[in-house]
Amino acid sequence: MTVLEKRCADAGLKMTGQRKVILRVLGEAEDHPSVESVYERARTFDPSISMATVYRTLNLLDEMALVVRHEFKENFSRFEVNTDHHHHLIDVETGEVVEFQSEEIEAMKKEIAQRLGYDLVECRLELYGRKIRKNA
Amino acid sequence: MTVLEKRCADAGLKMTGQRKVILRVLGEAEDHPSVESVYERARTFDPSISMATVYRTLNLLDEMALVVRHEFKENFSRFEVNTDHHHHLIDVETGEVVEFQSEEIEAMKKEIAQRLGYDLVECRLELYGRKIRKNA
DNA sequence: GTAGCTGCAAACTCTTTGCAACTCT
DNA sequence: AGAGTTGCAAAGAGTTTGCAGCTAC
Repeated sequence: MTVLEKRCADAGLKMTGQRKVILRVLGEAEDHPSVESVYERARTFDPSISMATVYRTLNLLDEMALVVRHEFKENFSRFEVNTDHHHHLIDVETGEVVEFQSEEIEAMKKEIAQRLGYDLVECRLELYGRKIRKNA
Repeated sequence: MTVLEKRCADAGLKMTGQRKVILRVLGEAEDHPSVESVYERARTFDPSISMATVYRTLNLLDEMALVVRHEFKENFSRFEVNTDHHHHLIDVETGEVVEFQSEEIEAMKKEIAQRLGYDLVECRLELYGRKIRKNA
């Protein structure tokens, strides 16, 4: 039983074949797959799995905070396993996603919220950039 | 002719009655109206205006960068006239939107993109918070 | 006069959901 | 056994678009 499976079992979820497959896909993903991508990858393990199940499962995992949902400037969601807190830089040309962290920004976010009279609950920070090419 | 109307005319857009109304609604808005809100407000000036026109116009203005489109954690877009660059804090309880600016964050954004090998093209920074209530 | 704009309704995309059958525990 | 889960197909929400008629320039 994988770590993700254990966390689901502990939460009282039934460990069906479909869920195992979806968890495996998420665990193995090195990118930030869309629902469509999770669906396609899951189908290579179990071709009978349905889109509805993928949606339902991802929503469940999102509510459990086992997974993080991203809605970049695209008209669909992407997901990744919830590990360390980080932000994303999206390559506007290729769609490639780079992760980064910054203690300074974390501190600044909290401070700004506080200054405005709010407790920071969550946040979204996305940079959109174009790769710098060095001319030799 | 208002400033917004002039900018549209300069861009070669025909200044139709519908566009005047929509520009007026946007210019007078003190919030970040959704398409639905723009539509409703526009209808108080011209009840014959259609949703399709509101969508088409907002998309046009967005492309012209006369307006800024926001997609907060909601399943629809909000718009505001493009003036000074700023970010938003959204009250998770009321949906109220507070604007803020931070030179430090601007600098940090650019620096982070640069460090990752990218030129910063655009960015999204949204804080989601809960209002702090002081106990007397 | 005509390129561009409009309203209408239909189409589209992503996502959710009702239902009957099935399956973990 | 029974609650939870699934696949299917239909429905939903927000947004876009084809088309015929209209209008600013």
